[in-house]
Parts: sequence; structure tokens; C-alpha cells
Amino acid sequence: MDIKIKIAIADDHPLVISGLHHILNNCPDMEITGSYANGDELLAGIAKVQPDVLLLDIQMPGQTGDELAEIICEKYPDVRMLALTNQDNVFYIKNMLRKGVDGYILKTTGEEILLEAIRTVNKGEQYIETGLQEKIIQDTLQAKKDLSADPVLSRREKEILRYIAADLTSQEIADKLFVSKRTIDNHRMSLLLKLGVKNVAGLVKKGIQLGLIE
Amino acid sequence: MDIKIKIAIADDHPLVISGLHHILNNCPDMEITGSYANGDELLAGIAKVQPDVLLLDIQMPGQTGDELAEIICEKYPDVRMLALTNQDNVFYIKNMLRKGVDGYILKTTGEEILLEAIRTVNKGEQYIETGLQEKIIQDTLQAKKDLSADPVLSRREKEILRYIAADLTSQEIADKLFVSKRTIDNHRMSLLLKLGVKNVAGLVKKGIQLGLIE
DNA sequence: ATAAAAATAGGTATTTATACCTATTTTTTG
DNA sequence: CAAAAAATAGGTATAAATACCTATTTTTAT
Repeated sequence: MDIKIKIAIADDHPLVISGLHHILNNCPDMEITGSYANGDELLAGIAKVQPDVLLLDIQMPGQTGDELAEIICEKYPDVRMLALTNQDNVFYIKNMLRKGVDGYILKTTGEEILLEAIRTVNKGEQYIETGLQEKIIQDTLQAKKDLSADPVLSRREKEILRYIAADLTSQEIADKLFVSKRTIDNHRMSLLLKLGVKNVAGLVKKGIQLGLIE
Repeated sequence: MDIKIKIAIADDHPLVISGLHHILNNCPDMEITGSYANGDELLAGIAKVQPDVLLLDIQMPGQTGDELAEIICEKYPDVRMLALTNQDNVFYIKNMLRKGVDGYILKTTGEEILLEAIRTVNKGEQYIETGLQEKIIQDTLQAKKDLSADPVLSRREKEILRYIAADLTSQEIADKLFVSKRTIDNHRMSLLLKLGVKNVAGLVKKGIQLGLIE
């Protein structure tokens, strides 16, 4: 194994960068081709030499990590990206993955995991830290949340809510169910009241939260 | 260990029921207290003797598994429920968990997993089959889906879409951004066009799909 | 530097949703 | 069986969204 994995780092914390230098320089199969403290530096640097793997933080001055990921994924599809950040929020993870990042690990992660993650994404595979996978599952199916709090919708109301979320107007729903438009409008009002929202946008979001839609 | 885990079964396939009988009768720490082929039988049976763990299928004549789960979770909070079904769709999994089920395994699952699942939910813990956990993760972060297909919204449009999904009216958004309501209305139109939907409900759903919201 | 795209704003009209009522019939439930 | 809840429908307004235009200024990209 002669050919080393070329690694670039984008992070605005000097300490993180020097820490990574220390770790990676001791790895015979890796070399650092550049480290950048903000988005502009990163884009300029990457234009000159493309790494195999880019370690990318989310919070940075100027462009944020997810914007950068999007640009790089578009312009340099051969560069694998590994999010390396403090954010353990599921929303951030989803977001980065969607923007084209290949892996996601936390800065609190141990050295071995870091190296494993780099090698994995370099092979073209996805790497999500185990703890975060757990978190995603828990977040996705936040089981049995307080039943008391969940609003009691009647079967008809649920049905209508599904139609509303399916883009139908009251008139269209009425035609489909062979009832008056006024009936549907009244159901709409009950739904707004019961779900404590003020308009269709709120209804759709609640419907999704309640698992009635999608 | 004298006290056996009392198990009830709700499934409309006689074969499944007899298979389960065969497996569970050979387990010294378990006993079957009843097996039911539909919702009414189940509710009647459970009213007489409450099992520790209920194995519950989703498709059944009359009430569906998720409706039954909801009822049982409400009336008999001490009964642990384990979904045992053919549905490996993430939507179903989420839905059952939300309705109060404690675990979810497939009928294609091996005997050892079945027993482990029963023992786990009996202890009050959650059990999701490993393969399904994987599936949930993949489903949640369906990474790098064809970028070509994803609509190019401008930064402003994304911002406005977020506000729309946050229940704000055009007027409210206009006030917040110090622009005319007409401007926001025009952005709304562009969003409808670009996202290929016809109203707010569609906008909200797309926004969630695109990861802009929630 | 120039072209393209984005953000801005207005005119005008129609459709849809929201709000607050009353009221009857049907279904559920104790 | 009686009471409660759900589903039905109408009256009347107003607010908001949708549709289809034109047009100017500002920003981005080649």
C-alpha cells in the first residue's frame, strides 16, 4: 500500500486542525493535503488539489458546512466528505447527508473511529457513528409519547386531514365523500381547534407528526 | 424461575398460530394464555385474562392491528405488545410504535429472535429487529438522492418556504422581512411552480421532504 | 462587462380558507 | 334506553391564497 489517502480539513478551530494533523501524520496510509479555516479558503484550496476525503465542520465563518457540501458535491463529485462536528442533532445529520456528505462523526469521537470512518468513506461507503445511528432510530420512532397529550381525532377527521394533506380543497374532498362542502369546512375548523394550529400549513405538519400522512 | 411469561396471540392465520404454539410450548419460561383470530375475539379474551405480552399482527379482519394497539395501550397499560407481521415498511413500524407497541419483528424472523424479543418487551424494554433498524436509518437519511431532480430554490425562496411552513401568512412574512406582501405572494407562486404543487399543503410537504423544515 | 437570475412591487380577479354562528341526524357509548 | 359525541349542513363575513399579468432594481455568474 503505497498510495496514501489524501485528506483535506475544513475547520475554523486551530486546535482541531493541529489535533488532526497530529493523529493523521502518524498514519502510514494517510496524508494531509490542506487545511482551511473558512469556506473561501476551502474552495480555493480544493480547486488546486482535490483530496480523496474532506473532513468538514458545520459551523464556520461565512458559508456553513452544508452549503459547502452542496457546492463540493456538485463540482467535485469524486471528493468524499466526512462531517466532523459537535452537532449531534438528528436534523443536522439528515441535512448534511442530503447535501452529499458521505459520513458523519462527532468531534468527541475516538481516534480509531475517526480513522475507520475516513477509510470507509474513502472506499465509497457510508459511515454514521454508531451512537448517532441509535439516536436516529430513537428520534424517528419516539415511541409512546404521552398519550394524554395526543389529540383525539375522530375517524372522519383523520380521513379528512389526510385529504387536506394530499392537496385537496374542501370542495374536492366534499365531492369525493359525497357530502356538502360546508361539512368539510366544519371538519376543517374542528381540526384547527383540536390540533391547536391556525391554518393548512399547521394541519399538514401535525398530520405528519401524528403519523397520518406520508 | 417459576413464573412464566403469559402470552396472547392475535393473528388471523391459523398456521401462524399453530406455529407459535409449537415454539412457545417448548419454552419453559412461557405459556400461551389465548390466541385470537380477530379484533373482537382479542378484546373479549383480553378482558378476561391479561397476558404479559401480546403478539399482534397488523392485517386482520375488522379492526386493524394499529387500532387494536391503541385501544389496548389505553385500557391495559400493563400489557406489553410485540408487533409480529409481514410488513417491513418503515411507515408501518413508526405507526405501530406510536400506537403503543413495544417491539416490532417480522414473521420471517428466526425463533431465537422471537424469544429474545418477547423476553425484552416483557422486561419493559423496546425491541426492534436489527434489520429493521438498518432500514429505518436508510429510510431516514436516504442520502444523496439524485441531485439533478432536486429543485433549485433560491436562498430567499427557501427562507420564505420555511416561514410558510411555520404557519405565517404572506402578510406576516412580508412584515417580518420588511417587503411588500405582493413580493411574498410572487415568491409563493414561484415556489408552487418550481416544486410542482398546487397549494400550501403541497409546499409544506415538499419543504419537509427537502429537509428545510422541522 | 454583459447576460441571466433573483428579488422587488404593483394591477386585478377569482377561488379557497378561516371565523363564528345555529341546527338536525346519526352513531357511539355507558 | 338515555346521554354524549360525531357527522351532517346551512347563513354570513372576512381574510388569505392562487392566478396571470407587467415591470424595475439588485445580485450573481460567465
